[in-house]
Amino acid sequence: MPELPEVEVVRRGLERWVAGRTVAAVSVAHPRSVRRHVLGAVDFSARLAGRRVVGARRRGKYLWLPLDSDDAVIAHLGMSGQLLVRPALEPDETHLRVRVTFTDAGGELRFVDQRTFGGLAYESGGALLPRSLAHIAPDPLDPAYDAPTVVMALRRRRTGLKRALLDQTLVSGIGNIYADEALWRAGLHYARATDTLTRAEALRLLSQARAVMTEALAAGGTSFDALYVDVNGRGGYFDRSLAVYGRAGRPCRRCGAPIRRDPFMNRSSFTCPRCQPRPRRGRW
DNA sequence: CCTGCCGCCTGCGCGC
DNA sequence: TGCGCGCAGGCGGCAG
Repeated sequence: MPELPEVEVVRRGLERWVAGRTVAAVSVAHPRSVRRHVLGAVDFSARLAGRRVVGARRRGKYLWLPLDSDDAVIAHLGMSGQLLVRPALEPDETHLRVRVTFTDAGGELRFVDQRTFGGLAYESGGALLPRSLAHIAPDPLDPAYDAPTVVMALRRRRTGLKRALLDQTLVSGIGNIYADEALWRAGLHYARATDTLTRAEALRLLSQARAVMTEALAAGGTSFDALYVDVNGRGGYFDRSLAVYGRAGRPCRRCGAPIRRDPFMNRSSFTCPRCQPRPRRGRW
């Protein structure tokens, strides 16, 4: 469940339903889901057993559960990952990859991931900010986020605007949906060269990115299908408020022109051709 | 350093 | 009905 609002919905669920509980046992059904844990699945399970989860934190699209050992379990949902809190008696999901049981009578935590791009890892000393996430920039909802710093960094880049927005080392949490939505709100085209942006344009874009993700979070995130759900399996309803993403051929909510879809980095970009004219000399 | 491309996976809907 | 293709909210590693 990819982008910042959806991941934050999951974080809140973990904080409510998992924090404070002590792990009884961990079983890894698919080793690929713990591939980032270098010492392997058996070691991963052994380190986690007996530990108490003390919270649930997030930076960009990464989650981590700080533990009473001052270590942390890092989680990334990739394209199709889910973290679900389910009664132990519920049948296993088809793509159940990791199961965490607790010493109390509450539900178990399940990592379900169809495509296995996501995964879990145990990191020593990672409770505050895991070392493996040091390259991830603060996201727009983080108190450590400083827009003027990002504006400067963005304008120093020599690339296309959407590429930069998707670069998690510049600003984190933005993915394909909210990049397109922020660009539409700011009236900027995805191929605009970053080094031609004015400070005002860059600031406007970042403000719109934060605004759209804040609104999406309030709606529980964007859920086109059952893959994107909170820890209790419920989806959000921000898909109704999307202006361009997934709306090819339908009228722009601002000017009525048909939204267009362009191939972009083996995926798609959605724009309003009138509100976001392609720059004469853009950059892919 | 910085930028851009590729591969990693499974499943679904579409056209033939 | 079956099959191949394109497509899907992402990322790390590596080449140039």
